[in-house]
Amino acid sequence: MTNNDENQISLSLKFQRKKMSIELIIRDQIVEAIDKCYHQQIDSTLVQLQNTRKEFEGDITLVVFPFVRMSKKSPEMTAAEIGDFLQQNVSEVEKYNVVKGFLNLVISSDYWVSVLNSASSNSNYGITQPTETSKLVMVEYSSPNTNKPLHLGHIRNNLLGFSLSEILKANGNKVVKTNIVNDRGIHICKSMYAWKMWGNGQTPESTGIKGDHLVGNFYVRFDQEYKKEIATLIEQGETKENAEQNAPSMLGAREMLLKWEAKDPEIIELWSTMNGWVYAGFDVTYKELGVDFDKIYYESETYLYGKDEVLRGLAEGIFYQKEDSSVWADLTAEGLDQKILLRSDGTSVYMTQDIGTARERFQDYPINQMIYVVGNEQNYHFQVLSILLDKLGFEFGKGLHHFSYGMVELPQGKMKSREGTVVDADDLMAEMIEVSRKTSEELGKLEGYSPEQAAQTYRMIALGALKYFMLKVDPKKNMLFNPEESIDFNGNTGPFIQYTYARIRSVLRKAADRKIELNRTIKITSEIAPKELQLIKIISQFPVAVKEAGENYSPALAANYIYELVKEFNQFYHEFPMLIEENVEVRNLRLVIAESVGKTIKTGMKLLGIDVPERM
RNA sequence: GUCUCGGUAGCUCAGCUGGAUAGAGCAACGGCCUUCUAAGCCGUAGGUCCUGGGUUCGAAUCCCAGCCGGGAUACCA
Repeated sequence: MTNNDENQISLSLKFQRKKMSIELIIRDQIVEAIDKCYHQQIDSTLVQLQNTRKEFEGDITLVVFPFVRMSKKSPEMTAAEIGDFLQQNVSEVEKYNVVKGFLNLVISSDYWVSVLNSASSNSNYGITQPTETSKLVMVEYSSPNTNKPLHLGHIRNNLLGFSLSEILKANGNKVVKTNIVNDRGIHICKSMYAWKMWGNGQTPESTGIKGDHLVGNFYVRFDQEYKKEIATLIEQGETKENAEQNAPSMLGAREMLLKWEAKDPEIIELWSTMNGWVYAGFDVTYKELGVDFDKIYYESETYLYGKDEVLRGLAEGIFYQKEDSSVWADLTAEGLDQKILLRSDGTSVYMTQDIGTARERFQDYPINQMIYVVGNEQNYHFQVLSILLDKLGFEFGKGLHHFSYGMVELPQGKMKSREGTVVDADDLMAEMIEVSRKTSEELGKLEGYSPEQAAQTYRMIALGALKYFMLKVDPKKNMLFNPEESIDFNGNTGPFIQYTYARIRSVLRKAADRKIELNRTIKITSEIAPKELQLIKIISQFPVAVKEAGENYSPALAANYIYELVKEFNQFYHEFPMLIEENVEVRNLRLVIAESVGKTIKTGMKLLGIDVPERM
């Protein structure tokens, strides 16, 4: 090794140390300290660091109880010894104090100022850009049926899928957002049948009804007529089961499905017409929600590939056939049951389609990871899918991830499209925009805005409220939506965060008006207030928050972080004047903090798919 | 029946890879707009962290059992 090489290495080590967060440095040094003081080699996972609680002095706290065994001294003594070591060996550690078994470390202001400087000068603070060699992640979300409009449950799905994609991108992944449209099957034929029987040739144009809603109306109509027919048949002495199987509308829908599979021109024509109406409707809803896709798959195309794969599996002895010629997978070895893959009449089931879609996707893209954003009612389905793909020899089978999220429930229970007990996506968004508009007009803060600008702001706030409401709760938990109590615009809400952003922008505009130039390479000579330090600390944790949101697939973690930051800023805003502050150095510090908070809010909210307004 | 997820303030939720006195918002009550946006800030009140055991110096957090609720469970998607 040449001298030059050694220099290179030590340079890069130095650079790394500088870039390392203070927690990592301290963690390393604690391992050193244990070695030096107590001659024990410990794993760094034993080092429990946490943020110092507000009521104590300090920034970072070490829990020393795990080391008492090694030191054979009291917790207080042990803490003091480690504290001494850190103070001597880590320049950022200014002083320390010990409370019972807790070692509170005070980090120097210089360190926090350097953090602020790097955050404020970095235009992509907290974000890791993908590179050529980054992992390619495909995220499937939305996945609607084309027989009814989107409802609140779909909204949760879409927002989670979109936000998850943004979070993965921010963690340096390449992301392909995809949608599998469930555009075929008996449920689609039900609305087609109802339209043909009772539609009188209605179209979205003739009725003025949005296409997906029009088709959805016929899906509901089908169910109503079907139930009437069953009742009549039972009155005539049929058994319930027979009645359900032989009701005229069910027979009609089944016949349509058979004709569809046989590519009957008239049925195909009706199918594509009605699906066209639905797609036009979905496009409007997606656009309003602000979600999009890079690639759309259609079940009507992929289910045949799935069938091929199942038949191949049968030929290769992976699956087996019963006497009625239905095809099955035996998963008892995996602790599961038998699973049907092709019905006795040879038609395919839900699972078949997902096998075909998976194959297509991995042929189309060099996917490193596949994530399915689908409700937790399908946990079993994805467990099975993973095993089946693996059995079929697709090495990606084992690695697929089911992003399983909870249901949105109403006070009276689960939403059911057929029974009309749903909160419609379009209606809900429209209502919220209306609330937003009224509030905004009452407050009169958008004077001087053109009607278009104002309308855009109402939308931004309404969608901010809706999205934040859905995303702030842990994805895997069921959540309750009470239509009686409309979604809040005060407190821990999207508008509260947006408002804080608008406040910051307003201050910065006024600073610019007053010809105040921001100096983003701060050098501090006087003392920094605890509140100011606290804000810098929270800003410094943004990259960690982004990382954790990515690792845990949790938009909620991002939302919680932003809320914490914003709450802290509003307290600061209330107590600390910025523009009026006479000390130029202090004024500059505060303005740079405000600007960095604003930037962090904007970046953070973007991870949730939420825009922030300049004024509100 | 089996598997699985959940149960924290009146309501909606954080906290859960064990750590200091369990936190927010809403609702209730009381303050703060002549000063950078009151969609804000400050305060009061509100708790059997479902129950019972166990592990531990330490349990809302981990383990076991039970109770309650959601979901899945061989030809709906």
